[in-house]
Amino acid sequence: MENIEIAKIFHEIADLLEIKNENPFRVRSYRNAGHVIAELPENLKSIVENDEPILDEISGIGKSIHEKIVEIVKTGKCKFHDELLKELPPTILELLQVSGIGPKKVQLLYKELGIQSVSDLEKAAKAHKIHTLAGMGEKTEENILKAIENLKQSKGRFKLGIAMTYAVPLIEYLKNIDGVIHVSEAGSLRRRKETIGDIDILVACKKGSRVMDRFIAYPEVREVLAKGDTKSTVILRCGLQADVRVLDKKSYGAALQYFTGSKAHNIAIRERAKKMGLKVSEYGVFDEKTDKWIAGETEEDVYRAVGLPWIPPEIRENAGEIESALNDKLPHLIDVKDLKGDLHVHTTETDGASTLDEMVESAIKQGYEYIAITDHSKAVSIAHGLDEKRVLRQIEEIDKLNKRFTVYGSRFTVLKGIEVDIKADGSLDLDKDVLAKLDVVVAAVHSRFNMTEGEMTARIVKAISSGIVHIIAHPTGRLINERMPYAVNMTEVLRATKMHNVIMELNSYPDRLDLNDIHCKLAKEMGVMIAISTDSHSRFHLENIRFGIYTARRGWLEKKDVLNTMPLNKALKILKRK
DNA sequence: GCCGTTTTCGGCCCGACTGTTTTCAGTCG
Repeated sequence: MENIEIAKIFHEIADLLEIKNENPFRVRSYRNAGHVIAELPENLKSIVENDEPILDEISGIGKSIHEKIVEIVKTGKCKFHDELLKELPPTILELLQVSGIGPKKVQLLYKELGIQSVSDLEKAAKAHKIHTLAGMGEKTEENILKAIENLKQSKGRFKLGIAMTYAVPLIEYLKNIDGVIHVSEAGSLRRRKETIGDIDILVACKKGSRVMDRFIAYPEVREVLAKGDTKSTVILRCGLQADVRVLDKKSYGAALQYFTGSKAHNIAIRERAKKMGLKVSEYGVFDEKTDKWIAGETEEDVYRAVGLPWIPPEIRENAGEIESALNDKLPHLIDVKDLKGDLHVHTTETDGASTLDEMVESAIKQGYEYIAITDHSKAVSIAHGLDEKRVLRQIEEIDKLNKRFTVYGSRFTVLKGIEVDIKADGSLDLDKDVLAKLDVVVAAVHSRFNMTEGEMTARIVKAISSGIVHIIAHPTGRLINERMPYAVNMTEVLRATKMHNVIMELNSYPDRLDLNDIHCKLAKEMGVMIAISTDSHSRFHLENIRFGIYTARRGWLEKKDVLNTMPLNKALKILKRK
């Protein structure tokens, strides 16, 4: 049972209670608990099983929810949740995903028309049964059908990498409109979450600028959902929704703070402001009594007004950042400029699309001091993985290449490496004698993903304790929106890496981002070092490093937590500590 | 249901927009 599954139960309880028209603050408590649990770096199952006292210290988890967490961990179920589901069919929750439908309408639709699912709703709307209900009209019916259509097409959230390829040119387009002063992304895009629901963009402009007219005329716009003076919403051809808000220069910072979120972070900020006799909205910080405007032009001003330093967007999740800010303990988050090399790339020798020379050339262009060539081992036959003989040949080739660099006085170094397979029994796919000749041994699971948690954990821990592995690559094997992570006890794996001085990879490939942000935070807390690598299969993939950096920042990582921020000598020293 | 530098009881974040309405509930971010 992972935290995310426990969180889901509390979110469902919140939704169900809301549909039942329960006390909204009770609803909020469950929703908040779900959020807190999803953001928690420590594994709840381990906490409960080891009877650790952490649970009592977490804000937002009181007696009742504490008991339910214990119940869920011990029995896999929650009685209260089950009872709610007896009263309301489970499919009813999917109705909330239809834009414009909230708990009140779900309740009405269920009670009056017996609607239990999105397909029920679609049928009823097409049969014109909806507008007969109180508070619903023709327009509502139309909008429901439109919203269902959009829901079908967007199929949930977009990966950050994809969202960015659409957002960046749109932002550029907006910047070039007459009268525009500032343009910035906001929302989860600015917080660099691994998936994005929609693109939020803020614009500050001079009076009379025709930003909105130009926005909806953007060639990629498929449909205009709403157009006003301050807020417009469109659907792009790729299916992504984009919102643009236009603001005064004076409230730009407040709006940026507000629309960047997260919601939980903003609530915490506003609660804090309230205690100080202030009110925070997207228009600024105000004195609650006199309504006098105090700040809002920049984000720094807003945070300063509530007695805080500026907090980087990536960690605005109400997961301890406000407390850290208050104690002057905000992390100095890692930056892409801090990196000195890449420790996981492939070449045409296995399944890469670029040659060794091309990879090296691109790494030099990227400003790196070193790169580790880590092709697959023979078990990955589909990638034409290397056997011992071919590894030895590649070592020779790299030695020659490095000599050439020395001759030309370059300080660049190519490290000899491998991405060796961790076989089902936890043994490694190549002879130890050969592996010992390499600078960097990266180990990874590429097969038998369906093992039990116990088996998979033992498999990876065995590789960690082999004494020859430096880095564990993409430690959970997940592909965002495509493949769930395999079952593995991350706390136990991290404990083993700490004990054996093994490094965990943060794989920057935008489909992977593995470790994820929360695991990065846990690794940091446990004192485990991270390597941020691209797993490049082409020279163009080296640029993906920025996605790794985004995730690292979301995981509170600093320069000192990351192996490949170190100059070669220091990095090698750490690798040789084995 | 949670929480406490006013409080262990009585609060709990803020504003815009939409569609339905004659003053507002519901939804959204």
